[in-house]
Parts: sequence; C-alpha cells; structure tokens
Amino acid sequence: MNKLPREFYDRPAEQVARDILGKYLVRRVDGGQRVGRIVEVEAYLGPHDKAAHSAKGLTPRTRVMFGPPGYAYVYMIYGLHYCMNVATEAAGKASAVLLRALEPVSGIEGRTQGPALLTRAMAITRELNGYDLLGEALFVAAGPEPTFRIVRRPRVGVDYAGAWARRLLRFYIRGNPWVSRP
DNA sequence: CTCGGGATGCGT
DNA sequence: CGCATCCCGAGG
Repeated sequence: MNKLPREFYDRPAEQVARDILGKYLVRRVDGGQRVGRIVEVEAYLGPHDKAAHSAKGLTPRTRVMFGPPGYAYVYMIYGLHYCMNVATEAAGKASAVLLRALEPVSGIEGRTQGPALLTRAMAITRELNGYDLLGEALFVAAGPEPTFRIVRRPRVGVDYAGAWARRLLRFYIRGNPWVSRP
C-alpha cells in the first residue's frame, strides 16, 4: 500500500479534505487488515472556526489538533462513540479533517456509514488519539486517479456554530451509496 | 468540586 | 423525538 507522506497533510484542511476522498484508510489490528475507501469528510479550519473543537483553545482534548500534520485526532462523543480526524497544516493551525464515511474494500464487518460507525468498524478508539499516520497500525494510502465528482454541503451537527454552520465544508463523492446522508 | 453539553446512532 | 453514557471545559 502506498502510504501518503507527511506533506499530504501539511496543507489547508479544505484542500486535504477534497484530496483525501477516494483514498484508502488502512487499519491493521489483531493480525488482520481492514481497508475502506474514504467517501465523505468534513474540514475544520482552526480556532477561528466556531464549529471546530480547537475554537476552545489548546486544551488536553484538542492538543492533537494543535500539533503537527498527519496525526490522528480521535475523541469520544456522547459518552458512547468515537470520531476520527486527521490533523492538517503546521502545528498551531489547529485544523483537521473528520472522516465521516467509508466504502468497505476488504476485511470490514459492520457499517461504515457515519463517523462513529466508521471508527467502530475499523476498531479505532481513544488509544489511537495522537497516532502518527505514517505508522503501520493506521494510515491512509493512495487510490487510483479520481474520476468522481465532489459534492459540497454544510457540515452535519454543528448548528450551534452560527454562520460557520452554513459554510460548505462537508465533502463527499457524488452518487456514492456509502455517504452517510445524501 | 459540580455541572452542562456534545462533529452520533438507534429505537420508538 | 428521546435516550444512552462519559469526558472535557467552564465556573465557583
């Protein structure tokens, strides 16, 4: 698998979000390998983005967002679920891309249509918070040349963020049946 | 220390 | 639409 280099993540979150569509998320656990094609993501731009966790500033929770690019930001939501992001841009920018849905490729059982279902199917939990995506247990690999079209929509579940909730920072592959909602 | 709420998913 | 269930961040 052709692992994406650090430089891929060292760009504005919006750009990484678009480019990561169609790439493969690879998880190696329990002696096996699970692979899914990334079909839906959201960009969180930094502390000025009221919908981003980093808008709260540098805290224990958000430290990975504030760190260097190419690391997994995994957090627990509603006391039950985990969500996974990739940190983007230089340390201090505190931007990230949330992975929202995968199209199963191999080794995956269970649903991957939604950020919390995705992490469950890929066995991604708190232990992988801060994990370097250039490692072997969790990384993103290149896919074939994209032929799909990208749809832009407002992000899901951030109504509290005022004008930022209306920004078109959710991206997904047009017509892909694994997108969490059309 | 307490307290409120959350980048969700599922069942009713 | 309500609920599960826990960590974090704010405030006293």
